[in-house]
Amino acid sequence: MTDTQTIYATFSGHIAAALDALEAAGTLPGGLNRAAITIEPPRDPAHGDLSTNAAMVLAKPGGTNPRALAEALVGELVKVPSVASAEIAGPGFINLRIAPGAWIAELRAIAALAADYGRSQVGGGSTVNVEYVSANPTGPMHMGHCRGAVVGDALASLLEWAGHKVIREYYVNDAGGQVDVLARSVHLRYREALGEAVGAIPEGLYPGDYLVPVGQALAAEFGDRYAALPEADWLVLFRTRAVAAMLEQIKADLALLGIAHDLFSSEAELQAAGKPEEAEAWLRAHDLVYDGELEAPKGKTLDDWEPVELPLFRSTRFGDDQDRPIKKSDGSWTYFGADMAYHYQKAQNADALVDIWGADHAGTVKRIKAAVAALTEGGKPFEVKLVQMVQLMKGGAPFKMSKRSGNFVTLADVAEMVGKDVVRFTMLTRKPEAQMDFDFDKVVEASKDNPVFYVQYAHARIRSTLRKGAAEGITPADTDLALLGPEELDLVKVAAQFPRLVEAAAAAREPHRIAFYLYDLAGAFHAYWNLGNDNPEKRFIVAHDARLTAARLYLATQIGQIVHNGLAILGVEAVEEM
RNA sequence: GCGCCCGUAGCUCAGUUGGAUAGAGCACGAGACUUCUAAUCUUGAGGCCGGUGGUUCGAAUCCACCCGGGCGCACCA
Repeated sequence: MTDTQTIYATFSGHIAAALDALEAAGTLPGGLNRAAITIEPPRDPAHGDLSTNAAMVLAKPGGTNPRALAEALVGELVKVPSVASAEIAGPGFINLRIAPGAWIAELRAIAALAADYGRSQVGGGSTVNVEYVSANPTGPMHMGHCRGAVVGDALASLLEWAGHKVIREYYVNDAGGQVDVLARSVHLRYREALGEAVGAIPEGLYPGDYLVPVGQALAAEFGDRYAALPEADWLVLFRTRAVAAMLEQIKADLALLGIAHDLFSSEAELQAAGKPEEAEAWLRAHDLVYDGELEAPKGKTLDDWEPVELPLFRSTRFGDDQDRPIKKSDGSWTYFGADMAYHYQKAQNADALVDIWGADHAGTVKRIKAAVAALTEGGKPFEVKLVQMVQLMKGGAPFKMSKRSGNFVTLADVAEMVGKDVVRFTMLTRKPEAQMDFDFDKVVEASKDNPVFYVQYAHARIRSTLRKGAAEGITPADTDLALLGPEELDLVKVAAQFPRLVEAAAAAREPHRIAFYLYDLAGAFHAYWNLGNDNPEKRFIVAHDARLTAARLYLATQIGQIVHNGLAILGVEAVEEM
């Protein structure tokens, strides 16, 4: 797509050229920092198509005043053929109006690039590892996992659109105490499957019914061989089988939302391969790990607190509140100790790392960022995006989820009840760092108020119109695009923002911007559509004018293409009819 | 006590990384369906952008301190 430049990129070039001309003429000193210059559509369309703050940004360092510089700049910009007018406004904004031909050209660019319109090269092909979900493999996915899963998946797609290679990774915590609990829980279900009356599930074990089939499968495979043996004889086997079964379940759950990871990394394998030891050795050699005493936890009183000497990582050197243990007193790795090595491993296979975490892990962000900074010697960009909690509501009252009780709302239930597209879009029409309520009854009952239908409806209307046009023998054509008027070009102007929006959203790692943009685009489309309700001459299909109809259908095709592309980033289906 | 996130219309939320007169949806008022799909559109009303100072041409946005809500503060995961 090298020769098909979007209109914003083109004009950014025009302004740079105009500034170069002023420097050459001596109006402006050379070498000024142009990084703060923006070129964007003004909020108020009455101000024109494009607006730049160049004069205001450069006036002070250039030793002049904004108005004077703006006038000089305007003198250069009016020389550009596609500039219809250039005006100075307010404190020194330059507002540009773009000739219709340039917008028509943009419309053709959409058609030419089609499903690739909006893709960008800003990522430069660099590899970004996005780690998301990473829920403990001890049960099915529940609603608490949903938001991070959707946001991570959409972010991964967005980064691909922005020109990155993306690794979608899931970290499997199959090495801690919780998977031993899982193994014991499954052993109980195994004995149950063999006919033993196990009664109520004891406190401290996972009570969920989802473990029943796992126990049954083990009973079918091994008979009563492990029923009466001590734990040491079956723990590893049962743990392995149980984790594998849970992972299978998790993958199936995620598939319901259209989510598939490229890579599942096992914590147990990482430890078996000695990766934490390697990291520790390197850190000790650099005086970043030492043996010391952990401070007592603050803000709560622990009766059984006893200071012990542990290997500590110097995270305080990187802004953390205290140094963090990488091993427990029994010699095994802490979660952090293994996680550190895991991130180091990821950093070796990617140019940048992004983790999507639930907000309940916010307290550990500093230490892991510190560890990555230390182990990569600051060489790898690494950010942790925190996704705030979803308060699940039912009939206006909070609905508590607890994995231990087994009484939780599963992701599969929700996906089945409200549908993948609604779940995904709903999770993405909110910035992730804000808390959100997900009211079951509301989303199910009032689903037609959901923005996702509004956007999908726009696409369905377009497809329907194209079908009707085809039935009447008229297909979209670009032969008479000059027939498109101001209202049609307004639609193109909204559509033309898509590429810069993809770049901005990717740079900010904020896929929700795409969702809000699509809502705006759909709104502009629906508004245009309704012109045709009042005036048949404004419809896409105008019975007596085949040339105009062909041009408008061409426009409709491209608008539909962008809705399709945007929804593709979000993993939501662009439906043909509703 | 400390750390992180949030606070914008009655409600749910955007706000293009510091731009011009702060925007949508829902709800409320008034209108448009023998339709290219009304799951839509047009229009009215609704604001101390939590508060106070600061930074500058310019602040909802950045900084400091308060107020309020959420999450977290174990060798857990």
